[in-house]
Amino acid sequence: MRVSRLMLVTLRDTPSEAEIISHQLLLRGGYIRRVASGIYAYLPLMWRVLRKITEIVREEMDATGALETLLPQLQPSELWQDSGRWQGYTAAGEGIMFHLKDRQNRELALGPTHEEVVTSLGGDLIRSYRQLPITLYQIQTKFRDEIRPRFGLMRSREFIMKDAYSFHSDEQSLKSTYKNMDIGYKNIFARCGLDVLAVDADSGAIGGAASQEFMVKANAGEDLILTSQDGKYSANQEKATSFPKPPIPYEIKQEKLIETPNQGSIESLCNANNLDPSQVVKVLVLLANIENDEYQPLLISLRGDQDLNEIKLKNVITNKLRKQILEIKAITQKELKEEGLNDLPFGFIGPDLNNHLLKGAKKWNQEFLRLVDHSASSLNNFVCGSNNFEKHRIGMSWEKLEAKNNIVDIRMAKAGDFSIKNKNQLLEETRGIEVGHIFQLGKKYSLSLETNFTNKEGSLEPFWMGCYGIGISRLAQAAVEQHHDDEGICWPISIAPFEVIIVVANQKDKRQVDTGEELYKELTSKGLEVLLDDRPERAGVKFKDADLIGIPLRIVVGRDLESGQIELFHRITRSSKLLPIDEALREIQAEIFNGRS
RNA sequence: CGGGAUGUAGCGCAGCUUGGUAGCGCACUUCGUUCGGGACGAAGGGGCCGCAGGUUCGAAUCCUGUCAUCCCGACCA
Repeated sequence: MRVSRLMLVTLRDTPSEAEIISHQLLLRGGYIRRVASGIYAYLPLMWRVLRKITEIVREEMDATGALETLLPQLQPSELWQDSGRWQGYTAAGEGIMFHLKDRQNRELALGPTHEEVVTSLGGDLIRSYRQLPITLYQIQTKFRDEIRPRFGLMRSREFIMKDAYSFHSDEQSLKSTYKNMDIGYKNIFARCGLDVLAVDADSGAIGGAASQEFMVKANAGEDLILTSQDGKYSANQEKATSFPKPPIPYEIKQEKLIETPNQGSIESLCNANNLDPSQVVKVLVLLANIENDEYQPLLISLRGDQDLNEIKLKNVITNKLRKQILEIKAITQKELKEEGLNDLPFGFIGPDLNNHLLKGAKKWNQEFLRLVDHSASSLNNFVCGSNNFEKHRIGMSWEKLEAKNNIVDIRMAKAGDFSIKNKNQLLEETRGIEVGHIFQLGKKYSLSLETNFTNKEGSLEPFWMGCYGIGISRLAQAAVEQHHDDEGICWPISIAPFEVIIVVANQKDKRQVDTGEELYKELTSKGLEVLLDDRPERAGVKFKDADLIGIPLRIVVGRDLESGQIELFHRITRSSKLLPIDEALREIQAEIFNGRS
């Protein structure tokens, strides 16, 4: 390809819409353009990168025995109703699925994911255990009405994803495919030149049992990852469990009511009474908005120095109630008033807050769901609210409270905690960009969509399933986040839009031009992906652009042609050397064939 | 949705406080000089100043509304 014909438009100034470096470089390098918030055009250079990535993904998926398909993007609401996800995915304000009505008033959605479609297809097509296991995958555009699109391709509303779904006759088979996917994924990321960390993850809205995320380590990442120093434990903070630092011992065993005026926060309480936050049990009063317009008040107890992990909380409640949680928020005076209830002594509430305070609520359930985190339940003596304004109780214990039930893990693990795998190992935090996620779904969708196969015994049984995603367009940007320098992008050869760029330094020097053309022909004929910068620009401009767009190898045909030499420049190392033409050609081919992976 | 900010040429910005009918750099076109790290000179083209109302003799500028975009939080590949 000739640069003069490439519709290459590079920008010297960074568009103000871009915050993080990868987004800036992709815009400046002429890789992407924003069409609307969270919606991007992939320009020719970007499309080549995306094709490179998808080809690697395709090869590795095929190698696992998965079958490529292409499923519809428009999906009928019925399937989502059947799986029970329609309401949650289309809920006003929270729902993430674009949906619409067609001219017959049928409800449709633009697929944010394909569990429903693929599960129902699997049910139609797979009749016997003899056909199993089967894995289907597709590489396709997904649509999600993200609450807040961000950072270019990192969180966009239309994006390219590889998603795969596996069907099994038993859990053993699911686990084996899951493991193969793990290996396949690691191959994919390695071949793309990415430094990726696999971490334990929450399975979120997709549901299911075990799940693992693949994180590109980068400061711009949206996720916080906790890793033990020895590297044996790593998990997304959403999911991570840990041992908190031990509490400062609290010796007072004598129960006593103390006056605590204006001490409604842990900080003010501790300051005024010479306490450590770890000696206090704090109580959060929350409200869970559950599907079908049900509202459940929650009373959450945590050790004073610990924070609530809302995702864990949501999962705990979902499991307890076996219903979808739409939202969890704090109860405030305003909500109490709207419910026709009296105010609560916020800041002074204890774990034993009486249920009768909920009597007469209009929509809410009239009993608290009480949950106590391990960090709080393991305290012997502690301080807690008295359920009266401006008074706390010291020397309390769970026996005295008679309220120690539903002990769960709802604590936010954080850096400085100890690893659950080794109590001597501290957890450290890094940021990561999630580029892949694999799940063992189990029977969640095959049960809800009633899709079965005939097992060995001749009876019907729901499938065991797994699902496996890679954000292709996000991965491309994550690669830039990981591979760039002050001058621009430094693509790994395997996913670079072109492998080598020939820069003709002086377009008016016929000898240089002719040599450039010859090299271009020669390298192209050898199967290399070559860009020839034949623009009538000054050499400096061409060098700047070549650096910016990040082509891994550069040949400069310039002043050294006098001595029969050309310059070979490595984008990543910025090292260069002069070589006779023949030698340069040989070296370039060797390096590229070597770097293709 | 809550909090913050911004909309002026393809990109980056000034002008707005104190109303007088739009400017700078980059990019683009032509010519000349230059020619290995984003050259210089000259001459050009390109704007309903986000949109709609209002105030005014007159609005990019003041007022009201609205739309869009970005940042912080909930969502996620």
